[in-house]
Amino acid sequence: MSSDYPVPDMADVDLVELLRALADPIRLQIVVVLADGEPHPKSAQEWGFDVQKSTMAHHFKSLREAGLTRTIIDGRTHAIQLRRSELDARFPGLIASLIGGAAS
Amino acid sequence: MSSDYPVPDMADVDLVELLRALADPIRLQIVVVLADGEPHPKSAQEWGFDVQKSTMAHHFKSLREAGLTRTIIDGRTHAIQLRRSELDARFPGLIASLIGGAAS
DNA sequence: ATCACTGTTCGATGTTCATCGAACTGTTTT
DNA sequence: AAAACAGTTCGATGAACATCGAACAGTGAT
Repeated sequence: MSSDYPVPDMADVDLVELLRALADPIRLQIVVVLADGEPHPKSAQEWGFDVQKSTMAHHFKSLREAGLTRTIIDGRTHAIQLRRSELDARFPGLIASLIGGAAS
Repeated sequence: MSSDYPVPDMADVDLVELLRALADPIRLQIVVVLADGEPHPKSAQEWGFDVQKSTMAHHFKSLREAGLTRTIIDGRTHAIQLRRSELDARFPGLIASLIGGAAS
């Protein structure tokens, strides 16, 4: 039984807090990768950022608490997934504009 | 002679820094008001935020340095304008998504 | 049971930042 | 020239935050 980590209701998500979560190079890159809507493993080394795993855990928590992601627990591994459809309904076009803008 | 305040080239604007500038309640509200593309006076009291004018000057500077706005100096009054067309070309859909999302 | 593995939590540290008040710059008015 | 006006800049202060290492918790393997 995997009682997942709590996420805020999308209706309660504040745009300022969401932008705050996105305004970090590591977190923005995570969101860009997650934009495909699929779950991605949290495996710290897979992401290739030059920070400790505790720092990655902090960023994952920030994203989840801001309402951007959800965590899927499976045994001793965790996956992270963007709440894409909910986000698109609440903030139309926002995620899409990030994907394009982060390219350059 | 009004040599306006310097703005970064839009090509040099970093999405993370731009999001950082937007991730503040006062600055986001300013951008939403400025989204019509027209110049708006900086007159501190016109904006109705409960902060001192030096704080407003700080926010105006943050927006300009992030690449979001330009300042138009006219005598002893200043106006601020969103670089709407440049932003839309560089980050398509971003500003539009903020206007919608800030409503709720 | 013990060990290895994955990820979180906690406390500490240094940095960044929002805010304020005071001083300053440039402009218009008297 | 002097005073009033619109904004900026500066230094200080307190809060928020990114990062780290160590300790912890839960799960799977031996």
